[in-house]
This record gives sequence, C-alpha cells and structure tokens, in this order.
Amino acid sequence: MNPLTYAEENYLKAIYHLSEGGKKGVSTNDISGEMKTKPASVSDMLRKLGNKEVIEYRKYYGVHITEEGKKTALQTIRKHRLWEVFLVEKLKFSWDEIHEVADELEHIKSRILIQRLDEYLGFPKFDPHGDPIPDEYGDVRSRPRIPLNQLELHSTGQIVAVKDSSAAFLRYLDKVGAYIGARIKVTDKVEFDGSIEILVDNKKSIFMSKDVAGNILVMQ
Amino acid sequence: MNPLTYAEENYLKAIYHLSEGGKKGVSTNDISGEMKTKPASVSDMLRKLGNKEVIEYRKYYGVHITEEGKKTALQTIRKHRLWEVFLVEKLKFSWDEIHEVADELEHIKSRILIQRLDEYLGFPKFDPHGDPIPDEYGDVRSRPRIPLNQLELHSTGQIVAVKDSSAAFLRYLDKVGAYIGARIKVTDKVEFDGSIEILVDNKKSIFMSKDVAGNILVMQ
DNA sequence: ATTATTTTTTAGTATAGCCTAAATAAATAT
DNA sequence: ATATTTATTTAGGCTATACTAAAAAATAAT
Repeated sequence: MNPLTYAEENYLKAIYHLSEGGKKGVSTNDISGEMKTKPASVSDMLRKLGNKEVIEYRKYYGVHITEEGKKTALQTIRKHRLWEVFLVEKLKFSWDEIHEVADELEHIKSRILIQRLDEYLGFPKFDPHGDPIPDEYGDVRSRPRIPLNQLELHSTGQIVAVKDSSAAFLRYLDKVGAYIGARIKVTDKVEFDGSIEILVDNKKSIFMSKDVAGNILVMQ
Repeated sequence: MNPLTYAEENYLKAIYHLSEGGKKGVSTNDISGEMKTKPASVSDMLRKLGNKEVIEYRKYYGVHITEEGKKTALQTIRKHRLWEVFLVEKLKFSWDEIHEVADELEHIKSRILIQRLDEYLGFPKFDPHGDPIPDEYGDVRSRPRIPLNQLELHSTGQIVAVKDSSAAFLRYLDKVGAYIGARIKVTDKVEFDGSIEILVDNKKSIFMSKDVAGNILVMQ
C-alpha cells in the first residue's frame, strides 16, 4: 500500500523491537512508553498501521507485526545501522553520539542512496554496537554467540542469552545488574581461577566466577 | 526564536534564492511557483515566517528576507551543497541524480554532523554544480564573475548579475527568457560582430548582441 | 462473582501544512 | 477615471499527529 510516513515508520520500528524475543502481542502501553507519546495517540496510530497492513490489530488485544511490516521495519533498521557505520567509521563519531542523528538519517527515502552507501562502506554486516545489519531483502546474518568466559580481555560484547535459564540464575544476574541486551566489556581476567570482571553499559563493574561467566552468552 | 520546521526551511530557502540579485520584494506568486504550492498556502506560510522574524512581510507588498533569515537560509544551503559534494565525490552519483536526495538530507539537524562532514570532504568551497558553499557563519566565497561575451564557445556558466540594471534592460532579458540564476551554455559566437547564441537551462536558445552579452555577468 | 483497578479506546481539541472558493486589493487597460 | 484583469488574502475544509478527558473493556482483588 502507500508508503509509510515518518511517524508511522518510527512506530513500526518500535513495535518490531518490542516484538523481538516474545511471540505474544505488544501492548499499547509498551508502545507509548517506547515512543514517549500518550496511549491515546498510540491507539490512533495502530488503526492506521493496521489499515496499511503492516500490523494485525485487534482492539484491546495488542498488536502483531505482519510479514510485510517486518520487512518494512527491517529496511528502516538497515538504513539506521548503515548510517551509524558511516558516522563512526567515516566521520569519527563516538558510538554514544550517533543515535539521534541516525534516527533522522534513517528516513531518507532514496533506495539507490542506501545501495551506494552500503557499497561505499564495504557491505558491513554489523553496526558499531555489534547489531547485525539486515540486507536488502531483510535477511539478518546473526553473529555467533560465545560464552562470556571465552571473551578476550578488553573485548566488548552484548549479552544475548543464558545457557542456564533457571530462575535462581536469572535472579542472581538481575541482582548484580546484568541483563539480556547489556553492553559489556571485559576489564579483568584472573588467570588463577578464571573469574572475570566486566563493565556493564560503561557504568557498572561486576565481578563474577568462571562458572557464572560460562553460562552467559555474548555476541561481539 | 523557535527552530524552523522542514516546510518553513524550504520556503525560506526558496525566498532566499528568489531574492538573489533583485533587491525588490519577492511576490507570493513567485514563491508559489517555486514551491509548487498554491498562492493561498504561501500567504499562510508568510505569516508564520514573519512571526518567526526570518522575513519582513507586509500584506500585498511582497517579502523581504531579514538578516536572521538570510543566515538561516545560508545554513540550509550549506548543508544541501555539502551533501551534494558527498553524493558525487564519495557515493559516485551523477550530478543530475543528487538534487532530490540532497533536498532531504539538508534538513538533518545536527550541527556537529555538518562540521564533521565538511572536514571529511576537505572543506570544499563549491558544490558539483559550481555553486559556492557558505561557511559556518554564512559567508560565501563567490566565484569570479565575468561578462557573458568573454565566455568561451561551449563553456557553461550561470547568470549571476547584470551590469546595466535599468528597467528596460531587465524587461528585455525577461522577454527573451534570460534571468538571474539561469544556467547557460555558449553554443555559437559570431566573429564578425561579437554576437553570441546561448542555450538557457538546456532548453531555450537565445541570440544576443555583443552589447547585451557584455552587460550580463556569469560565473563559471 | 462482584467490585476495584488498570488498560485501552473514543470523543473532542489543537497545530502544521495543504487545498478550493470567495473576497479584496493592486495593477492595467480603456 | 472607471472598468477589467491579475495578484493576494481570507474563510472554511481536510489529513496527519499529538493532546486531555471521559467511556468502555479487560484484569485483579476481595
């Protein structure tokens, strides 16, 4: 159908991100939180996105993104991440300065622009945060995951999963401030017993045993 | 005052371009022609731009851009032209493909982005069309102007001013289809009397005497 | 299983930017 | 100088996006 507006693209992207992982619908409140708009505005928008068939929308029952919608969202994400690579690699931005700018750049419409940019950047597969860049067809080559204890000293990564997903272990992670999605950096490795120290989100230092680290999967 | 919206920036840029050369006000109809909107929409917008003090607006008497407005317009033009250089030099666009894309890119707001882009491109002074790129403070290093009759056969240029700005001469130029800003190419030079033939905007052929050509300033 | 609370939707309002049709001012022609 | 034509503005409408306040549905609590 019609191309999406700037605002519609942003909502769809938010819905896509909120959908990741869980297969249940996304709630109006979740979206309103993500978009920093009021729930009433979200309801309005959901009706529109439903009409454009990028989401399935049943009143009071949350939202599912359609295949069409997923493809569209991935195109926006592709553009966002390619521009992030450009900003960091070519214009020497640091990775904490790029988000807002990329949020604007991602809406530039020209298809040929993105193809040329991709080529110019050497067809990168991951953005500066380590997130994968979807290809022109929306396919994502996800990065191999390795246990945290195998990460080199000073390497960075992102926590993407846990091997041991027992409630006890998750509770422990929560308590020390680690979580799925956290950006981490290995700041110390103790040879003697294999325990390590990591920095979470550039803020919080956590010390953990080799056993614990072995149960956390990261991607670089 | 408040930052300008996307649409306001576009109108202001159009007004700036229409103001160049002539010191009289720009008419509503001129703007509507340039922006491909209806005169009624232009009236609306002029009131807004007047409130934001980037133009001086007196009903029925056309528009003058203020110093503040000129500075703002030049920033937009600077961004537009820097992006054009990027598209041509780095992404290998041909110069007839870049306009629409640059029209979108010019509205990206980050100041630091433009500084870095400028640096990355090696602080270019002219865009791919030969138009000068204003600096951060809106200063334009204008390219030397020469009388049209001194232009070589087959050279191209742009009409930027007239020496004789009498009403009669301007009316004549108007009648034959020449105007400030026109892109021209010298297609013939008659040795005998110094008269020349030029092609305006790749469309219209004009034949003119040496005297007339000598009163038209072009930049290459 | 009612009641209370939370979530979501509807109703009505506002602003930006565009439109058409009608009214008014300015410019031109007789 | 008046009439006609042209340019411009006003009035009123439409769509997109957001808002607040009120209504309705779903969920949780007793």
